[in-house]
Amino acid sequence: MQGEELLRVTGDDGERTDAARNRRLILDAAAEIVATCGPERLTTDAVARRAGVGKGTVFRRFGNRAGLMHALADEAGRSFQHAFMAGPPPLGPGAPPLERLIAFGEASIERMRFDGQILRAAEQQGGPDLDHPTQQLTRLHLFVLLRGLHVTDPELGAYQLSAFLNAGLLLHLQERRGMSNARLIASWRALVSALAVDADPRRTSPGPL
Amino acid sequence: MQGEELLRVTGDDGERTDAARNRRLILDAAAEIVATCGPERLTTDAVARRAGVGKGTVFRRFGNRAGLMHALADEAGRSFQHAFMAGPPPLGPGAPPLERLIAFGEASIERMRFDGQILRAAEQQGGPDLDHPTQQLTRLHLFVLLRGLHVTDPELGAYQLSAFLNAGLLLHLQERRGMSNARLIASWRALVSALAVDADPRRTSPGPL
DNA sequence: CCTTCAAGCGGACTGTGGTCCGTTTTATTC
DNA sequence: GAATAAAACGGACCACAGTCCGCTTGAAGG
Repeated sequence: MQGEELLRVTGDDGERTDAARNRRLILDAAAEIVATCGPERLTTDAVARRAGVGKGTVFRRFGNRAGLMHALADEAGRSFQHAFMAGPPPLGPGAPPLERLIAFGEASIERMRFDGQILRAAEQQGGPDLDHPTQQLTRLHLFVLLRGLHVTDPELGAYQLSAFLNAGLLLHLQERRGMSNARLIASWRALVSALAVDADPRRTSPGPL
Repeated sequence: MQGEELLRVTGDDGERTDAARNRRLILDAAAEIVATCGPERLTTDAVARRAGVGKGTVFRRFGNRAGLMHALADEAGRSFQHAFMAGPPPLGPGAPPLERLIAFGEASIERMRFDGQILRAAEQQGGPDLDHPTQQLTRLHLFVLLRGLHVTDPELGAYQLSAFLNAGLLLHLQERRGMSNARLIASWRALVSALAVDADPRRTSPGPL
């Protein structure tokens, strides 16, 4: 016990077994409530009660309500994440960058039909969490693709593009403004194509890369 | 009293004199608190107390905390609004659309130094208010300029561009990521130039820039 | 002036997010 | 298996946004 304290690793992730169990209980309870009443009806009290844990436990695990929502959204989005990182082209690796960018936008837009509500709930409250791992992963993905297109400032470009793909905006356009996915996708395609063309005028559209 | 009830117009805006007086008291109190402690420290209780009115009055006037913030932000941004609608070019009318777009982005980015905090406070909480009059005005402005560039879908283009100019994102890039305004502006310029070029390839940038 | 009544007022009240801290559990070491 | 300390637990507690409703004010008609 003379320096072992720092290495008290036990579970999968340095998480105690009771902690892991409670995380799952909370996540399941939250998912159930969201499925039943929608994300905006989810209260931290209700989650704690349903999971059979104290309120403090919920906050210890997830930080705050938004954190819980993010965790939920991440579970829902895990397959999407896998699809664009390791799935078949054009979304996954193998296709040229511009095609992958277009496919990424399309997939993000169409995904809203299923995960939009939760994603929106996760991103509001204290402004979008630009530092959240999932957000960072999305931006990294966009960054790599933009760099592949020789865009001047791919880092900022990734911010610009992801700003448009946020759930609050897309859902507003789809529901409030009644815009079709086809239109949203066309506009996305125009945007990324413009960036690509501007970066290297010889390369029009997905053309021969 | 036989149908006159609908026309009970008295103040400037159909607002009773005591209501108008209280609106000013509240707005002034709020501005003072923001100046003293920053926007995140502003509580509706404190505003009401300082203004010497009841809490209900604050909510009657402004709907909610975000509404109050918006009102504050609008007051701060009135001169900016005037500048891009009726001021001298290139921000105001007179310059070609692309130059005005670039100038608009520059001004928005530089404005964050002064109004960023309040703007961010106004736009968070329930997601950005895409329906707020000020937001609509911004998008209308962008829409007209994009249409002037013969962009395919200027309406969506306006949404795309304004998504990037939101205070939460810009402040994050400036403060958290330490990005210079010069870099942000360069990226904005690249973005709108790309859209312009894509819409009409003959028109490369605004000449040799 | 007096009456009338819609608009406005205010502050007690409620619901919910988030904190705090004394107690309990868990893993490790001997 | 007992001792130990860190980690986790839980629910009372607090702060703050937003609501509700009985009371007041002020504009307009008589």
